[in-house]
Amino acid sequence: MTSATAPVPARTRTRRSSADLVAGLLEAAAVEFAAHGFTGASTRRIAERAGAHQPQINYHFTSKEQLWRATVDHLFSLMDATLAGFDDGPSTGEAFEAVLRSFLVFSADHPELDRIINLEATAPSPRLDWLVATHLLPRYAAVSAAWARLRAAGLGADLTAAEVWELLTSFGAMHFANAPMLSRLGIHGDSRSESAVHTERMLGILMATTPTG
Amino acid sequence: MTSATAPVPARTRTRRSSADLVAGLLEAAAVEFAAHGFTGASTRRIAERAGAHQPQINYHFTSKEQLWRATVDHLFSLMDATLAGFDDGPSTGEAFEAVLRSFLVFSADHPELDRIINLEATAPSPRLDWLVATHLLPRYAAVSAAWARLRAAGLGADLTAAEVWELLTSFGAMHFANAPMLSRLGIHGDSRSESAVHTERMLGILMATTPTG
DNA sequence: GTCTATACCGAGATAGAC
DNA sequence: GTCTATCTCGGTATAGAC
Repeated sequence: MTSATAPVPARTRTRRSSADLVAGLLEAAAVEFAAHGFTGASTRRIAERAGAHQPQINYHFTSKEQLWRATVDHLFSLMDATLAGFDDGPSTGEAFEAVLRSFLVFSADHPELDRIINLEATAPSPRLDWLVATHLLPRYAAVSAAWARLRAAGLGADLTAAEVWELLTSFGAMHFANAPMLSRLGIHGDSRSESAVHTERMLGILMATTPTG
Repeated sequence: MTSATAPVPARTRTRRSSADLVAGLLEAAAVEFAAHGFTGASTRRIAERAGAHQPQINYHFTSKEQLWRATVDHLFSLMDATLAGFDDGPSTGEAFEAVLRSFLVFSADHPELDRIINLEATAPSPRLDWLVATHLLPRYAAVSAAWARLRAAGLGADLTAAEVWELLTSFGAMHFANAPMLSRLGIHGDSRSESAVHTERMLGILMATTPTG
């Protein structure tokens, strides 16, 4: 038997720099929040996934809610890095298509962001208010403006900006976000070529070019 | 005065028949599960919304998981009542369109079902396995068969059955399921005419008829 | 057969050791 | 400044009264 004092705490965790720990927690939080939603996810599991103890989350992020916001901010900044140049406003059809492709590639590589957004989308909450005001409205405005320019140039399908936005976020991105369900339906199997087919189909609908495939 | 034995429990609840109570619990559960997901919803809140006490749920449904399944079964049976005749397999374009319209009207009237499905769609779980096997796969098979007949008759857009399914459930139904988010984006305001516009746009994409609007 | 009182567990947050 | 030990609360499930 070991000493009678206490059950040895499972503390094999190596001491890391604060920045590394925070990065690890953000990554773990993205996975857990995307899988179970804000209320469904537990900070204990997030900490465990990151190889940390639960109270370290409260120390580094103050509260579960702040951790959630930091996670969303982080994922959006990753997306912005991928979509660099979009704010300039692509006015040619090809430039617009290139941005859409980048968005869908990002959604395929990081399905967590769309999952987190969709999990919050069904019910009013302070988080939804913050998400819309901070991240979604500015981006929706940018898409609307770009779409208006494109249409003015005689390009794109006969759809409103709202319809384009909904098609992109629901049909476009959900294909990746809902992969667990779709794969059980036999609809897709994560292959890279399958993603490309889906992306081109999405572009076909938006740009009203009939795909040859 | 009642007896002096105990602090009177807040038991203003009128005694109801078992069937009424079960129906009330199912309705309350649909709202709560749709808003917060399985883990996020609490049986306390569900019971409270139905004017019952929490342990009554365990009595009538055994467990939270069983309550969830009963709720999904109930919503699907409501949908089947609306879509009566679909299994017969509509082969004409007009019959197919009529079924699609019914589906979208149901989704607008009962957004809870699509919300519950989407909240489960992002992560593997016993519930997702059950949902797909019990409810989604048979319906997907029916849609696939109907779509194949339609395409064989030279009707419908150049889309696979999987794409039709995804368009219907994501773009089509999500418009209603994600109303809290969309309304904050200024995209829609629940009006009946707005729903009709969305429905016709969905049909336009699927049936490749260019809407005049 | 049905409901109330309550047990028990896991959640997030804090206090205080280091 | 950072982490561990611990508190409190709200979660679901059960035991036993009616």
